[in-house]
Amino acid sequence: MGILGRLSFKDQAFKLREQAVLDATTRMLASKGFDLMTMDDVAGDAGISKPSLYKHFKSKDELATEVMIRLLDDAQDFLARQAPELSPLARLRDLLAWALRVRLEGGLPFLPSASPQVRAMLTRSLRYVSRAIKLHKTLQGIVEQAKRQGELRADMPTDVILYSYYSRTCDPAVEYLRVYGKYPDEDIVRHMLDVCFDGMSAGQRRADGDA
Amino acid sequence: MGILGRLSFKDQAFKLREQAVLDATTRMLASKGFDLMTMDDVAGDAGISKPSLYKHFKSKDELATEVMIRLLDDAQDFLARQAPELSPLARLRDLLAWALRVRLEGGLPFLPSASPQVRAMLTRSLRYVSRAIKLHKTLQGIVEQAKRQGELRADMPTDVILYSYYSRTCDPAVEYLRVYGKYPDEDIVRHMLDVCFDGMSAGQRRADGDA
DNA sequence: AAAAAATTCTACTGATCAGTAAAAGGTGTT
DNA sequence: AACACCTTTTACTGATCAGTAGAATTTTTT
Repeated sequence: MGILGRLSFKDQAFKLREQAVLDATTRMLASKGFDLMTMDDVAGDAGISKPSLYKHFKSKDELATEVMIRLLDDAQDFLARQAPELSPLARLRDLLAWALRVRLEGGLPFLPSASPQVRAMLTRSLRYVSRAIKLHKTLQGIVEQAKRQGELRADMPTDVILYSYYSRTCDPAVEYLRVYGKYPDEDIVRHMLDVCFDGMSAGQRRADGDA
Repeated sequence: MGILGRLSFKDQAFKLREQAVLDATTRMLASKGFDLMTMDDVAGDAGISKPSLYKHFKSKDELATEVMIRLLDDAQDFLARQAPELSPLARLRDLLAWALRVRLEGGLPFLPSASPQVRAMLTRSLRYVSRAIKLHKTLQGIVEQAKRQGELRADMPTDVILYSYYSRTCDPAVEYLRVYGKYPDEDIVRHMLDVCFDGMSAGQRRADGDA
């Protein structure tokens, strides 16, 4: 167990530090946003120095991109682990509830709704984009299944449903309900799901268009 | 018509330039966001020099705040001009449609969902906050009226409805539908209203909680 | 046409921050 | 104990940008 053992041990420690950096970055991004997050912040929060940070990630953009990639991977994992007997609609509700809880615990929203430059940065990363597309395709399949089973509205285009669904993961109403509404986290999740799927109108659905 | 006439004429020109600056700032904020917007950008776009810009607004923060204040005033004006025979729900739909059209035409979303520092900056401005509170109260009244008339769900807390409603004005789904969905603007508005009020689920409303 | 006012231009200050260099200090291995 | 490797510290570069000063120029007023 000469060189091989030593290397793998070091690599392990390195990976652990890398995860700490990603965690710190997630916290900073969630609290200050990309523009106000400085590399000194991240290094300090992760307990390493800035030059060490650059041993892991070669730029601020790459660091933030890796964080978003990890988030997408977590979402894929969550989907893969869902009980197979769940109906399509139940899977969607379940995933959204998970995403909202992640945010409420100080994590990041899925959708980088924030700034145009952040979006541009992400779309420049093939690794990010390919994961986003894969997740998109998966969810598209679930939505279409839900429509066929009469769980989601068949009269609404799939992309309208999907983009609106994504938007709920970064819905600012969550913060407002926490700060001003003083609701416990579980109530916030419940209300957000309720609004998302059932809307705010009372009574039966209005006719399409103006009819 | 000595001094008085001259002064009022100058003031008029000054006001006109000020509006041009606010328009330019609105465009820049909508396209690049607060952090990436530079004062040189704004001055250039408004057709004046940076030092002249500082004759109007004494800081970048003040400039952005004034833009948001003007937006809130526009919303109040819109509400005040609505036909009095409209039902509460119709007024809410109408206002949201207006806000979405403003955004689709390159304007700003109401809700500064973007960055924490922008929100902090705005809450530091009494003029902004008092207007926001006034608008909030007005809309709260309309929502409660709509609930009493059976147009909005009485089982949903008013603040949940209100914050979700505000969030729709800055919903990123709008951009996605335009860029990826290739929908014309009017279809986007229609679909956004549809999702907002009627949700994405098919069929009758699920029972409250898990019952 | 001359005087008065504002505006523009050029150039600057000072602060912040991404990213880097190089010396100093640990840590574990042999 | 001596060595090799990594990390930290400190200090720096260079770029960007808010905000300003002062000279040059244009416009407006009289």
